Amino acid sequence: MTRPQTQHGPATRVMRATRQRAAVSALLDRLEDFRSAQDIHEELRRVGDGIGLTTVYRTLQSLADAGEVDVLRTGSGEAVYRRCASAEHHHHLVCRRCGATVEIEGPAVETWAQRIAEQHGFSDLSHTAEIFGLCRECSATA
Amino acid sequence: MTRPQTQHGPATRVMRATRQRAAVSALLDRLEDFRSAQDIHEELRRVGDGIGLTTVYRTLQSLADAGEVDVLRTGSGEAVYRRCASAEHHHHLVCRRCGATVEIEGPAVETWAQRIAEQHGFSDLSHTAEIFGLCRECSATA
DNA sequence: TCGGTATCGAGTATCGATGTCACCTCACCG
DNA sequence: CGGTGAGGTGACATCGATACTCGATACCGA
Ligand SMILES: [Mn+2]
Ligand SMILES: [Mn+2]
Ligand SMILES: [Zn+2]
Ligand SMILES: [Zn+2]
Repeated sequence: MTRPQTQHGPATRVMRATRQRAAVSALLDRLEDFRSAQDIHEELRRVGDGIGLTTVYRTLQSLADAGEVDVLRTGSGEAVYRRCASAEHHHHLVCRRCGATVEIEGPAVETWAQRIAEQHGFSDLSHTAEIFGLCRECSATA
Repeated sequence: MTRPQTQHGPATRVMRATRQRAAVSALLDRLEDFRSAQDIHEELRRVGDGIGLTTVYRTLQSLADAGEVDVLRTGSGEAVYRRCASAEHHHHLVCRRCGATVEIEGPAVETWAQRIAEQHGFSDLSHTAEIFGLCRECSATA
């Protein structure tokens, strides 16, 4: 289901390719864990890719809207971003110490959510399900 | 498992009964949905219970720490609070339009989280699992 | 190449949340 | 009962994350 580019009409979004967007995208490819907008901004500047913080926020948001990155909230409410290997719907097992992340499936969760919501007459569903803990390394280091 | 009050020792928290704490607690008893600290502050002032915003934040925090209220984060990262009927661990089905909330059990989720985390060697686990949607009324009104 | 426009980004505003600290008030005891 | 002091309060300052403004910049299609 691709969006027609050559069609007329008032709402023909184009999404230009810019150096900044490329830099954010490339960095996300390289990173394993969830990172905040600020982290990403710092890292890009550190390696010499000049970019504004505003642009990092905007870019991450549009990537998230496009479903290209996953977003979740840390305990303190900060948004963290990660390019996931799977484009499919999935959940995460996250180390609350080092941020190490495993993408996981939750068929049991999917059916559970569906069934419960149905029982109560809810529609237009979405859900969150994330597991937090200490990874093997961090358990040891503790 | 009650906390000894008359024991010596350096960490004998007392938690005094104050007008402000009573007011917050009473309002929470009256409310059905998840509400933000700011909401609760406004409502209390509106009905004439003078109280500082700082105090509302502090009180909600301590109630949450004590497990007396549930906290969850809105999509925008704002913390919202609710006194739940069940003191046991449970999850929520929330109307993203009107905030109507149903407390739900998730035995399937519990075992899923446990099993997945074990498989990956994670310890010290916690998890979140909330379902969002439109309640029957809001579906109709849509 | 060139112009229109999407995008950029430094500065500034907003917003939820927490820290500060002088003042207050329970809870307790004589 | 009144005094005492540790816990509590709240106006205000501060913070970190994110949104907004708007002139400057750089894509990209013609
Ligand atoms: Mn799912
Ligand atoms: Mn659970
Ligand atoms: Zn770890
Ligand atoms: Zn509703």
